Amino acid sequence: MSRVSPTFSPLYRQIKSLILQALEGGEWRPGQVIPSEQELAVRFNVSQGTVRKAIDEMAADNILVRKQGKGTFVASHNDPRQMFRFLRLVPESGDLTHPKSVPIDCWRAKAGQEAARLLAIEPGAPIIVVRRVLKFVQKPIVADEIYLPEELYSGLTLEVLQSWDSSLYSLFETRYGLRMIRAQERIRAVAADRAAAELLEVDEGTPLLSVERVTYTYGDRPVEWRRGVYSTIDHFYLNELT
Amino acid sequence: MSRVSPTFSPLYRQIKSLILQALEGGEWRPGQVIPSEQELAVRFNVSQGTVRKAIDEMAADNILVRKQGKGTFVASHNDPRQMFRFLRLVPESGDLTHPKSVPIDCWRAKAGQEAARLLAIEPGAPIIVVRRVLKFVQKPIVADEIYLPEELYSGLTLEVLQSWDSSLYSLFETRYGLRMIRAQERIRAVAADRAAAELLEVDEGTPLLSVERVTYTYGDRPVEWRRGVYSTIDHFYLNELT
DNA sequence: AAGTGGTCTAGACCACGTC
DNA sequence: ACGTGGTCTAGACCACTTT
Repeated sequence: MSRVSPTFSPLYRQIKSLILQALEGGEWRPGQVIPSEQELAVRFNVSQGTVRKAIDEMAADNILVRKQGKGTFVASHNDPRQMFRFLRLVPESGDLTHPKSVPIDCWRAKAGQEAARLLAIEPGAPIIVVRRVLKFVQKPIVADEIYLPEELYSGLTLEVLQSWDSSLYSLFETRYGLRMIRAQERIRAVAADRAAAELLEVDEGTPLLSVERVTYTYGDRPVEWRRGVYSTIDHFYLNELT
Repeated sequence: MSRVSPTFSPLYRQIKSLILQALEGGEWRPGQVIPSEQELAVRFNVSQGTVRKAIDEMAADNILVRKQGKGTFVASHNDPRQMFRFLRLVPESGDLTHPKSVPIDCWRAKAGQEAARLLAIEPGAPIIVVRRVLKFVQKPIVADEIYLPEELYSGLTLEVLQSWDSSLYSLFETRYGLRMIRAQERIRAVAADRAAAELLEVDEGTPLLSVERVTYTYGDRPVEWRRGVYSTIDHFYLNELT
């Protein structure tokens, strides 16, 4: 009879939105504790169980991290466990050494059609392009180009990149306050062209994985596009299907 | 002082195990409703909220599917939404037509070292090998070989495969009662050999995705190993990183 | 001992689907 | 009208960490 709620949204989702807003507004920074469930319940005037359910979802989204006895923390790419969350490449040998990002070049450009579409900016808008190589135990395994909206990364230079000794996302988070929440990859097989072959030290024509990634921050806003090639001679791309 | 529980397991997980046992025992079959939360609460002598939490996890694991107002159902590969849950290949054109599995051959063999290791059976144990092609709109895009422990799939023949007009997992579920819960894929780039080139109608040497998959049922028991090559000329492998 | 998240309960009420 | 899952509350107690 009376259609009460064509757009019904449960309380805990509204609380989730409020917490998300506070995060976007920088009220609590990555790595820090947020207030206890009880405090948030008082603040938002709901029961502790409702806050709990909101936080449950955000923990499932990898936005928050619960630690029993200590509190709930804002997820950070500086955390070793989160650091290579988006890298699915695994050595055949199974050794778990962290890869090292080696920046090669960094320049300003204008967004082309594809970059504009994927980054949801205007064609011709200023972007920053980074070219780099990822090395596992000295060996170059990945060669990418990374496209960033200049507006969000102003001041990023090759020097900045070279002076940073950890993952790129940890740099982006620390210096630009950007939190990467999720990403989408499109994978194809391609033959190494001359440039890729040189960078990865393989023969021209070697089959490589072509990986395109768009990375999103809060509210599904795209903030990074990268495309690269992966050498799968000594490594493979591992994917869990659930 | 008194270390009460070095292996503490909350009640709802114990309930989860009990429900899992009932599923493995075939008490409720894929596609069917299971008893209501209230009934299960009475049966296991816990509160409805505790059953709820157990079912929450199993729904997150894609083992059960909740339907508000109707009940909770055992997930089934006959369900159109689950049917191609493990297939990540998407046409560039974006059209969503279902692929068609075309079996080519099916024979008995003995497990080699690799098959035995991945399927957790004895080397030399009887297995069934299926060779098939996946077609999208008539075009062959995937060529696979599928390795199955004979014990679990006895009676599987080419005729059976050919007379089945849906996904393989839906056949395996319907005919052998096997429920695929999760899978793990290892992806590499390779050059098409003669056989692959013929099956996929591409030139020899064309870069292809090599995809190896091990699929697990309840209790992380491996029940299928497949390896195949994907043509990524008109399609790509889509992966969500979360 | 005090504070945090984690579990468990019981009861009320809402939204959805079926009869 | 009834039964199902979905939400929300309030309170008790457990497990883990810090003081």
